[in-house]
Amino acid sequence: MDTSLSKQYDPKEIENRIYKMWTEKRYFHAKREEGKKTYTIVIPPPNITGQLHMGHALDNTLQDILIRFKRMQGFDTLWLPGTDHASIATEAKIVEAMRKEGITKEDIGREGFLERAWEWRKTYGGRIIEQLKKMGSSCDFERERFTLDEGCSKAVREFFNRLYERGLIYRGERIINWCPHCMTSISDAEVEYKEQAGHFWHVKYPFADGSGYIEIATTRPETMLGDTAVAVHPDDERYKDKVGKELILPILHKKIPLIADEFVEMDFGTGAVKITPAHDPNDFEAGLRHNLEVINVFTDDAHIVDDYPKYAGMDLATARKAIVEDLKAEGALLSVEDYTHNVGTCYRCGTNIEPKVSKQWFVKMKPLAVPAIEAVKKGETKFVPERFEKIYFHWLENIRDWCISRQLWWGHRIPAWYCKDCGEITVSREDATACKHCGSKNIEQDPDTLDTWFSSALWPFSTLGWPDKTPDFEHYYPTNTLVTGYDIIPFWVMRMMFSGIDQTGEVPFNTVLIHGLVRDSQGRKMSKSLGNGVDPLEVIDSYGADALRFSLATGNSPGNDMRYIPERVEASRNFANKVWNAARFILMNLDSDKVLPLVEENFAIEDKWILSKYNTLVKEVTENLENFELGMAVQKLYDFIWDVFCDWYIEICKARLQGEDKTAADTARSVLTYVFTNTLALLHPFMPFITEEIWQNMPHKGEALIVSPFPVENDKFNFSAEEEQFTKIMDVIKAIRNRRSEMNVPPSRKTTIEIATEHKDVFAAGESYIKRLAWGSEVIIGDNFNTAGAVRIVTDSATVFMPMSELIDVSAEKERLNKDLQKALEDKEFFEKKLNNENFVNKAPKAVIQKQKEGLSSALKKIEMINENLAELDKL
RNA sequence: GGGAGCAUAGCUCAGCUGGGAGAGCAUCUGCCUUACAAGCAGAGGGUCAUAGGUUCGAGCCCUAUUGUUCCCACCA
Repeated sequence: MDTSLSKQYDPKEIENRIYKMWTEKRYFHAKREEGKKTYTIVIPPPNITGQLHMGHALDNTLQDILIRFKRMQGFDTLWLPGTDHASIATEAKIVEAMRKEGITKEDIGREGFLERAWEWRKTYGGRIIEQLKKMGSSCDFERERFTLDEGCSKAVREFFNRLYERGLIYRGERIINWCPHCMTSISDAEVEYKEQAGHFWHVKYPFADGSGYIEIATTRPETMLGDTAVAVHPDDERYKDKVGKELILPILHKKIPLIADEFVEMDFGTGAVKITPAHDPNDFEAGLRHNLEVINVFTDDAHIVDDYPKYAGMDLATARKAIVEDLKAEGALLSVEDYTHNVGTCYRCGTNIEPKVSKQWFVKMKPLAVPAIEAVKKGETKFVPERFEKIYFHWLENIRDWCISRQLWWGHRIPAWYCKDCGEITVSREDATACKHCGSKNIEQDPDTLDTWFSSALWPFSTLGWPDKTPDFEHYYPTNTLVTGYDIIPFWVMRMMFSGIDQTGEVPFNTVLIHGLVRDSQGRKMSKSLGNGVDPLEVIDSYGADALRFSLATGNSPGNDMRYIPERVEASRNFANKVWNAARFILMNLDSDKVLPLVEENFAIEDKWILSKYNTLVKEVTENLENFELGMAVQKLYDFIWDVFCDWYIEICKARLQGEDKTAADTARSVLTYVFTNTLALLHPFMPFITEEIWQNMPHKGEALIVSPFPVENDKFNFSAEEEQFTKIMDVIKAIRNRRSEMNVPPSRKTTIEIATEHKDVFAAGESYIKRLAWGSEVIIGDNFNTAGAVRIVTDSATVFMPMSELIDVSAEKERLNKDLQKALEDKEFFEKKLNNENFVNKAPKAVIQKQKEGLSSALKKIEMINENLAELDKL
């Protein structure tokens, strides 16, 4: 056999070669096989703003595990990859890059800017795809998509037009969130509220008739230029008789009314609030209710407008200072207190958001939200873990209309044309050449683009060819599992749900698998500003993609954040090496590359034991994977391969492999190979590279592991009796090792092992490896041993004597045995207490009772045997 | 103000429907036993945050408390 595998696993060359092989054989390609069940995942398209980070690595590892599992199970699998144009984020990056060159957007114009943007997309989009490949992702790259490509653009236009035709998209003047830095509107979901230290300015608003004043408190004195009223609660006794009177707005000295509105909190501040409809969402609503004038005070880049010559052109901070000074001078400022409050900031650039009244496009959300809520309530789409449904419901139940227009260039341009003659709007699927209403050719397209999430919302079906009824769409839609982080449920998951249900009549996916954030080793969010980000490619470079994937899948449960700990990747790398060396061992003991048949009548007890253990593993790993318990599956694989297969089974097989008996050696070879190659198959979704490489070197049937069947449970391997018997042998070996270690006997010092037992057949079967694993010079099974000067070890099934007269100390032996006796007596008491409890015996399940009974009889047996031995020692 | 998560070994975390508490790393003791020192064999280390409750039985279920993290919200 080829035993040329190197002593240590070296991922680099192997990963490249294996990935190339998979690609060339087109194993990732979804072939639309009729009659097969489909399993589809669409990738959450990474933004083309930069490169993949650890969060992407986790996201994609989970998806690849699922897709490989299903592919091996025989599903017609499609994992559709792609990238997102990320309009606002990408545009900001490009603008920033241009700023360094001393160029502005306006310098090069829309066309020139878009050229640059497409250039950017080519570079970074391509880089992301390369990174996905390095991770081992088995995406169907022949179906790669981009949110701004032709097909997605067509879908966007269709969606826009359909909603517009139904009156669900409208253009209107409303209060929106404005980012003065990005110079665009953003949606409610894109506002991040952050605590900021500020002040509360208490200001005097005198009544016009000279009858005193009302004290109001504000955190934003600069907005008072746009005040058009002061409001109090209608039930507020303090102001009841004053409502309707006029007040003098300080500084501007104009008259504004005192109105009553229920939104005012009586208990907060002075119970009176100034109303600035143009710059506060509440005030805007109140303004609508009371027919108040909307007075805009700020420019788009957050400076005071020219209408107020004294402050015109000032930025808001400067204006605030100036106005506070003027209030002071006027005697209108009553007091100032420190105040910490929540301020909305832009989720992209962190700039404070200015609520602003502006003409924008909106999606009417209520009619779309209702069916999306229903679908999850009915269980058509399930969240894993379930608790994230609450976030989903919360957003949809409290949703407001979605502002979808952005004052940006990079994105889907709004398919609306304004007629300069009749003033009407033409919305169209094709580029309009004439006004639909008057036929005039004097039309102009809306300069704005759509929210980037407007196209992401269609991703699960636009990528499959929708709105056309393409074969892919018919075949692979609806998709099965969406894997994503909890942070984008409101941005994305929710929007895919309502648009999918509305447009296709079906939920876009059945399961949403939610994972958490990958944090740094101290639990902090990885971020550029902290410089604590870890580059997945660097990790792959030093430890291998399998090690990274394994680490990300281990000890991670759905929905919970995890920390990136370098030592854990190292442990995973060590595990990969362990697997590698197990393979080397097996290969160097094979004498042919043919797959050896399993011959049951030749099985030794240890073969039945390992097959039985393996069979349980298959069952549990499969169940775990099906329930999205990937962390548990991976833990079981680790334990089985390392502790069960390598530390026990391989060691045990050595005797047979090196022995004279050809049949016994071949049986060992056949079982070693069978269990190992099938375990590789179980491990493959998690560690695809190393498992494929080893599998190719092992005797195998089929082309490649990636397309081999996932192992299934086999009833023939249920050897529970042998499992139990073998445990007796293991117990004896462990007990001997333990005792030798306690007495500091080095492995080089071998002793005779004499085993007195009722289970002579069982121990006789294990003679050869008991000798090997417990450092024996010979193993004798019998009844009558010369026990003088022997170390005694008692298990529940045997007493072991090891003649070591020079080491023996009768009183020390007694002490040890007494310690064991003590423990056994405690056990006995523990089990007896339970079994004597009538309630327990009546109410506990039979299996549990049985377990206690077995425990008790084992303890009793041990006590009996220890007592015998103590009695003998007394005779000496 | 509303909601959610977390609190388990020195550290980082598992623990799936309640049945004698686990892993990795770290620590200690022996070992180069020809697959692997990225290894082997052993050992120590936990009032499962606190207080009640339900149950024959609670790390797990219920209630309250403390600490911590996050999400949401129009108290200006």
